[in-house]
Amino acid sequence: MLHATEIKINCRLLAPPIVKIERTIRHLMVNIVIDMPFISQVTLNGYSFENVAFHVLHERIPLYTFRTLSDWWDHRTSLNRWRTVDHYVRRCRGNVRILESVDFIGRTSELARLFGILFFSVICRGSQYRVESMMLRIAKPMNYIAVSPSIEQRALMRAPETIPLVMEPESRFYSDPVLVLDFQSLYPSMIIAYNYCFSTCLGRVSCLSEYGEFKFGATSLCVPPSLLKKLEGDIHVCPNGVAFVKSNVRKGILPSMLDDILQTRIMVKASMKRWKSDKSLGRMLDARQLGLKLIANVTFGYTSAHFSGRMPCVEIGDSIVRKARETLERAIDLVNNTPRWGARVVYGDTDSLFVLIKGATKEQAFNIGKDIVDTVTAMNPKPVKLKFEKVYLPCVLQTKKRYVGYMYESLNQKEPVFDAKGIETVRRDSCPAVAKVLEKSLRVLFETRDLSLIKRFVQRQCTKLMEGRASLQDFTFAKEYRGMKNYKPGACVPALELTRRMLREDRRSEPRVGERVPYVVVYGSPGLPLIQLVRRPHEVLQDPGLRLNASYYITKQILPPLNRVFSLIGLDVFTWYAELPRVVRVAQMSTDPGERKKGTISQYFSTMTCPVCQELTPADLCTSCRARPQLSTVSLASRMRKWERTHQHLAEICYSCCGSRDTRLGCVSLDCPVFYKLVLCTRDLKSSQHFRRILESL
DNA sequence: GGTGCGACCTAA
DNA sequence: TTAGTTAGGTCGCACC
Repeated sequence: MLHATEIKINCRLLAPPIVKIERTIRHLMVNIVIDMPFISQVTLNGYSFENVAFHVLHERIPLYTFRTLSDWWDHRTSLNRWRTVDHYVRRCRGNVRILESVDFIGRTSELARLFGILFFSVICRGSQYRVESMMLRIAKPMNYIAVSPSIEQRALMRAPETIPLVMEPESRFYSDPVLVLDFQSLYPSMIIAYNYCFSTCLGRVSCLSEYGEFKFGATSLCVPPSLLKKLEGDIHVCPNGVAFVKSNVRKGILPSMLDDILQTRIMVKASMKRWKSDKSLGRMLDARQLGLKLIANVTFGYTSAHFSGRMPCVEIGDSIVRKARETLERAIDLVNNTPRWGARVVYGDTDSLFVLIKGATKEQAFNIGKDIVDTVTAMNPKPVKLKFEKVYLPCVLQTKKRYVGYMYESLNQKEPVFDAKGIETVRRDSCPAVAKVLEKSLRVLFETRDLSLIKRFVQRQCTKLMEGRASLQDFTFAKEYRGMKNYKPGACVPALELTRRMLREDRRSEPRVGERVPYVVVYGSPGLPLIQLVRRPHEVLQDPGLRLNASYYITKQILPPLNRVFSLIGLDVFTWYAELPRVVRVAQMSTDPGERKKGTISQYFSTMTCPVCQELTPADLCTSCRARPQLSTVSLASRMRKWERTHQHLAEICYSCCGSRDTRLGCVSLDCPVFYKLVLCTRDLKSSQHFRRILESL
């Protein structure tokens, strides 16, 4: 008997979500949790093995319940034992293939080499460790000693004063081109250009006397005025009043490190071009340049990590932000005040500018953009560079950090690309249906400007949902579970509530911290708080009495994000919903299991609607349809045939994936759309029996 | 019905 | 026995 082993690897780069790599063979429980930054480049809605396998390997892998696996294993004949083994072997292989396909080993080794740290440290330690490794390598030969501030010194540190500039956008629909320009690695550029470093910081200038002499206020960093006098002319004072010596006096550690990093990155990118025929070398070089970019960007974070940091320095962090802010503001002023461009900055965030060029064509916009970029780059010290990012035509600026548009990256690009930031199409706290409806509506808006088309589309989707024809998968939320202890006492959130419920059934079923817990919202007695209406997807699939809460999804999920866009062009999408005829709720029941009669499918049909014409009727068939037996027979029979065909088709798909035609002991992967369709179709097939009885009675 | 707070996720 | 940062929007709930 083998002992249970647990290998837990937790590698965090930019706080990416967790990829859960599932359990392997029964007795040998190998449990690996890896945050893979290479996978999370694509943020997924869930990180189950099946979902990751689908997105990385582009193939569906079935999931069986432990019940099913045990039944196969323990079966007296042991005829199906191979299935259990096969299932686990497939998963083990899948895990390895996922690691291979994202080149996990190769990339991690490359990062290890680059930062000069151990392979395992790349995975299990954070970015501070990397910055330190690189920084100390440069500092050591120069005879520097790094001293982490004491607790007392930390307490004395003031909070940062400057915040990055985030302009309030002019929220509206823009049919003229909007340029998006941004400063390339702005914070690292600031460090290099102005020589910001621990080793060059002199301290804070409390005031500048009228004789042009610097006076220093009380600060942890301070130099005697006599020395300052000597250095006059060799000092740079950041607008926040912190002084640094210029690089001709002493070049800082951080600036030389970042300078090296950025230069090396340019070289690596150049050799990538040269060696693009060699694929494995290309992958290595790509990993290398990404690593360089990564380390450049977290260096700023290192200086201003005053909660968890080992060597924070507010003076440096604050100066970087302040100078960056000034740089951006200067660029904004220049753009607004240069008449030949006819341009206006309508939004900006930290290092980016959104420039409206009224009445310009796409070509003109590109040309003006190039001109702006060159001018701004020229007026700043090296290596500050404003880069032409893209042109939006058209676009919508909703609020700070939320916008969408059709994007052109180059002049010869014919087809625009849908590009959204911050809105629900890219957020994982709403369900896929919301994202889909919003994206489609925006696309129609951008392509046709025909509002009636959008209205019709939205209404159709609402109707579909109200009639219960929508796919459950599209209405599934998935939120991160943070662990029992990590919620505040009064917290009442779906992920926590569901976990509590699951734990009542099975004490071992607590999700892993960081795992995404899926749920849907169902109908219930009016007045119940939302949390009472939350169900796990498979509960809804198993219990025909539970129905998706169409009015919740429409009025609280789908319409508000749409309205935030369309109210900007003077539309009220809520009226679109109000105009719709209310669909009669066929099987609306209480959510309290005690109160609810277990309704069968046949009851559902016989008491509510005529299966042929959908009219309300107390009988099997309404009187008019009973009066036309041939028509009714054709209608019912053709529907039964359709269900059977669909079922067969779906079963065939499952067979190709699971290797078994028995859909009863089948896969239960909530990440597979075929599974949902199959459940619905099986339900339809059950009502076939009822149809048959009707047919016999005709 | 406004307001404050916690949870969650994203932009940069 | 280790941890990059802040700004910002939205939702649901409790409270007044």
